[in-house]
Order: sequence, then C-alpha cells, then structure tokens
Amino acid sequence: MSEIAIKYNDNIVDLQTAQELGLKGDAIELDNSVEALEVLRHSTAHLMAQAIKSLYPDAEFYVGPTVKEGFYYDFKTSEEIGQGDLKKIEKQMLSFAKKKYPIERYVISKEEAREKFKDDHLKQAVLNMIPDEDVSIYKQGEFEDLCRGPHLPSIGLIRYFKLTKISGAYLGGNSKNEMLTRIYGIAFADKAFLKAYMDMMAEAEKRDHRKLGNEMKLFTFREEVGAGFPIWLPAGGRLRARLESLLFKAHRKRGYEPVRGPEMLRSDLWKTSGHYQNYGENMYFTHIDELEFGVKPMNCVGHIKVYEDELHSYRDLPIKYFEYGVVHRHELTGALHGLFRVREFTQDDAHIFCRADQIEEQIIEVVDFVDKIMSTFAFDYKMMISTRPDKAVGSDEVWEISTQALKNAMDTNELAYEIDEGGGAFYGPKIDIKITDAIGREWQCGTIQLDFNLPERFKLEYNGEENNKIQPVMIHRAILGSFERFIGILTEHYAGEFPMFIAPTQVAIVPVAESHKEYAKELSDKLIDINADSEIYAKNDSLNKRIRIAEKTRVPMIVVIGDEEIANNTVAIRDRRTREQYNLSEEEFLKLIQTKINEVNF
RNA sequence: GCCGACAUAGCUCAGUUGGCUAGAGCAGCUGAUUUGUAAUCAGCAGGCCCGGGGUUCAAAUCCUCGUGUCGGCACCA
Repeated sequence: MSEIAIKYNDNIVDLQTAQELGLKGDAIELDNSVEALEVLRHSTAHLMAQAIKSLYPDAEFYVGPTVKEGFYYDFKTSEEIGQGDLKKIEKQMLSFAKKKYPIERYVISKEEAREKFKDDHLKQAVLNMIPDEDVSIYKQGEFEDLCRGPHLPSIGLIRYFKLTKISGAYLGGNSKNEMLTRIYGIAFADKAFLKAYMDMMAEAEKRDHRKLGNEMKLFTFREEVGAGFPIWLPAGGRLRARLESLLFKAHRKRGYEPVRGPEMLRSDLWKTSGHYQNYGENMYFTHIDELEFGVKPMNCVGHIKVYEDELHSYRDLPIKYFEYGVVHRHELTGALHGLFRVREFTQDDAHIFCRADQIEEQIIEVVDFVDKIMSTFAFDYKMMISTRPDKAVGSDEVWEISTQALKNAMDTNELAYEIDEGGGAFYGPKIDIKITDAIGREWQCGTIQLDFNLPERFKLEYNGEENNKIQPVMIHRAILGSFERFIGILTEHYAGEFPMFIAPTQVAIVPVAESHKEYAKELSDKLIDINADSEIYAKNDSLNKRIRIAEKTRVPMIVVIGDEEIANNTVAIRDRRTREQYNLSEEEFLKLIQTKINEVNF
C-alpha cells in the first residue's frame, strides 16, 4: 500500500502540497478510510473530467466535489450526453489511468488563471467565488484543472471505480440558473469494496417499494388516473387498515378524540389561516356557484372549526383532536416518487390545543409517542428543529418564543436534535422526525409543530381561572407523517417481509388435496375471529406449486393441512421469517398467531 | 418545473438498417391430473405497440406535441 497524502492539523494535505510547503504529518495510505477515499474520489472526479474533455473537447467544467456517496462533476458540452455514454467515458478513464500520469500541482495568480481558462465560462464562475489572490492548478498529462485538492500523487492509483448516474443539475443549485450535466461516480481502494458497494445498491433496488408494491399487489399508479394519485389494492388495503386500527387505539389511549373536517373549505378561511397567501401555489382550487373553495392541503383549519364548536375551560385543556386526514398538494411532476411523494395522501394528523404552561409536557408526550412507534418498527430516526422559513406569518418575537420553547422541551429532557435553518412551516417552527430508508435516504415522516399564529388569526380562546379569555397554543403533529410514505418506507425497511401485526395476510393455508378444503375453510374462519387474515391456496395446481406461490407473496406463515393434520387436529407450519418447519396443535397455532399479532407496543 | 433517458399483452421482456399476419415466459380461461412442503401436462384466449399530429409506397421503429415512468436537480409528509 502506498502513501497518498498526510494528515496535518486534522486536514488532509496531499503529497504535492506537503512537499512544497515542507509539511510533515501522519501518512494516509491508499485504503478505504474516510480520508483516503476523499482523496481518491476527488482525483477520480478529475480523471473523469479529463476523459470527458478528451471525448468532448468543447466541455466546460464547473465543480467536481466528493459527496457522501462518491463524487460528481458538473459540466457542459454542446453535444448531448446520455446514460449510454457512461461506459465510453469509463473506458477512456481507464486508458488514461493506465498511462499513470503523475498529478502535478502549481500555484498561479487568479489573473493568470482567468487567462488560462478564458474559454471556460463555468471556470470563470468558479474563480469569481474564490476570495484568495492565488489559486492552485492540478495537472495530469495534458489536462489541467483549477482545484484546491487534495489529490493522489498519480492517476495510476485509480482502478476501482464506476460511473453511476447522469443527470441535470442547476449551476450553483439555483433553479433560476442554467442547467448543467452532472455525472456521479463512486471509487474505492480495492475491488472487494467496490463489489460490496455495487451489491448493496442491487439489494436496495430489490427492496424498492415501487417494485415490491407491484409484486405484492399493495398499490398501483395509472397514467389515465393521473400522476401522484395512488390506487390501493386489496393487499395494500389490508396492510393499511391494520396500521390504521393499531394507531387508532394508541391515540384513544392517549386522550385523542377522532374528528373529521371537510375535504374542501371556502377560500376565505384559507385567507384567514394564511394558507392562501403562503401555500396557495401548492393548493388546488375550485368553484361552487360563485364561491371559491380550496381543497385542504392540511387539516388544521378543520380542527380549528371543531375547537370553535363549543366554549372551552382551562380545565379541559389539553384538547386533542385526531384524524386520518386526506390532503392534496400540488407537487412538481419531477418530485413525484412512488408512495414517497404523491399528490394525494393521508396524514395521521392531530392538533393539540393547550395552555402555554402545558407546551413542554405535551411536546414530550408526543416525542414519547413517536419513540414508541419507531422502536416498534425498529427504525433509526433523528430529530431536527426547523426554524422560520422565508415565507411565514407572525412576528419575529412569536417565532423566537416558540422556537425557544421547542428547544427547551428537548434540552430539559436531554433529547438530541439538529437545527434545520429555515425549514419550518409557515405558521410555526417544528421538530421533524427523520427516518432512514433501506437505501440510506432520509425521509421526513413525523413532525411536531408549535403554533401561536393560527390561534391568533382565528381568535381562538378558552376561559381562564378568572373567567378571562385566553388564547390557547396549538401543536400540530403527525407521527407516521403520511400512510403513503410510511408504508413505502416500511416496505423497503422489511424488504416486503412485514411482521405479523401489519402483514397484509397473516397466514397462507395450503390444503394438500381437494378433501382438505373444508378444514382449511374452518381454520380460516377461526383466524378471522382472532383478527387474522388468511388466504386458502386450493387451486388446481400441484402442492409444490401452491407452496411456491404462497412463499412468493411473502406471507409470514404458511400452514399445510392434509389427512394427518385433520386426524390429529394439528397444522404443519412453515415460518417464512424463521425459515423453520414444525407441527402445532390447532389450539397452539391460533394462540401463536394471536401472540404475534399483539406484538405491538404503541 | 428543469436536464437526460424510457413507454410493446394483467406482469417481466424479445422485436434486425422503416418491409408481409408483432413474439416468449409468467398470470388468466378450458380440459386432464388430486398431489405431503419452492413451478404436472395439453389446449385456448389475450395487443389502437402510451395518446394526438406529421414524414414515407410502407411506421412499434423516423420527426413533433402531449401524457406517464425512471435517474438526478430544485422543492417537500
């Protein structure tokens, strides 16, 4: 293994720079450490640029950094480049790498650099962002690039890489700017790591909820129905119904009352709430006679109307309303993604109306609720506090107070959180619960939002101890976020092998022959009595085939019944999760299913 | 919305440089078979080749405008 850079004052310094400045530090070897990969991938990005430049001589280059997963380079060519060109670029990269060009570094003034890259308007844009007087140039063979480094000593060290994706990306990440071409790639120090990475990507693809959702008949989308409007199929319907009923109980236990607001409300109300002005572009509007109505993108206004239905005493607070609220939002076409981003979805939404002195306890109670649910599903999650966005209602002071209240609740209970600056809802700051899916993407699911603004806008009140009118505080919260997204994430999380308590079907019953169908039906009825769904595989197919089909549905448990079982009043079990086969008496079997269904601790 | 790619049977996919009646496997239907733990056999049916418009003697194939999907960007439960 060879030394590729050094660690100096916690910075990675490449050998070229170290030599020039006479710096000494711990050697960084070419392995799969974070530091080594940083250098390797950065140089691989340059090698890719070199290959692109040789294949497309008019290419202009913007920036080519390393990211969490690999590296990318943004550039522009007159010729269009597509997915199919990646192989060609990879090949060119390899042929350059074989020449083992050393990577040389030298420093020139910014003026000289401007002259050097005078034909590259993207590099000029990069130069404009650099405050320093002098800039460094890295050179390998004929190819030179403006870069801060660090880089490998030679491109000959680059062998195990792959170009993974091609896409467009806005210059500087701003949608007002021109669109550049971006190619993503990955690189490792050895073949085994590259293979492991590619295998992991393949596994992630296998778990993709869109693929599994189709195979398992959970949901579908249809062109003629419209983009972003999911259709729930029977199996998905059963899964979802289980989740809904489990969650219903959990809410009731915690003092939430089920309510329901209308699907659309008069636009005047959305003007009062501020949605019209701040969220209108994401809303759908329609007219009934002369009046304009807005289809709800959130459920809060409906719940406010429930609150307003009667007078409230300070003794009654907190009041908690919940609803599986169907909402519609105009998402951009490019944002749509299976069940993860849709235009119609159902939130497990609730609003807590409470006194100011109850804020902390209420927030902690919700955080605890979240933890119960996420740990039941064995999810890793983290919490973020999101602060005031650009578009917002309410004074700075109110925002400051409510943001601080969220932080206090978290701090005094020693809960860890990160800050997402400007990520709040327009009516208040929030705590977002982000869970990680199978491919390592983070998704915002649950959210806890503190709101002083809507109570003010709707002039909500309750009677205080002195019979005075006091404005309540509203806490908006959703734990799953939406059933659509959450079920999508669950599907990938379990790779379709759902635990018994939410699986679309709990048991597949396979009668050996025609004569065993009757017993199968009896068993199925008994299962319904203990709230378990089953499916009988009695088609005119071989036993082997029916077992195979049952296995492929990913049902947690298959029971086979034939003469023996009927004679002894038993079932032969195939447990898909534990991959075991064994016999149980019918009674024991039903008890086992019941236990597994109740393995929920919301 | 933006950049790029893609769209053929319910599903997964073939379909030569534009050229005869668009194929296969699975699923479905009909028979035969009645099965003891991952695919029994035979037959049948199934297509406005995503939708308009165009080029051509001829279009699933080329062009164009939509719609939808995929990978990102930008935006968000």
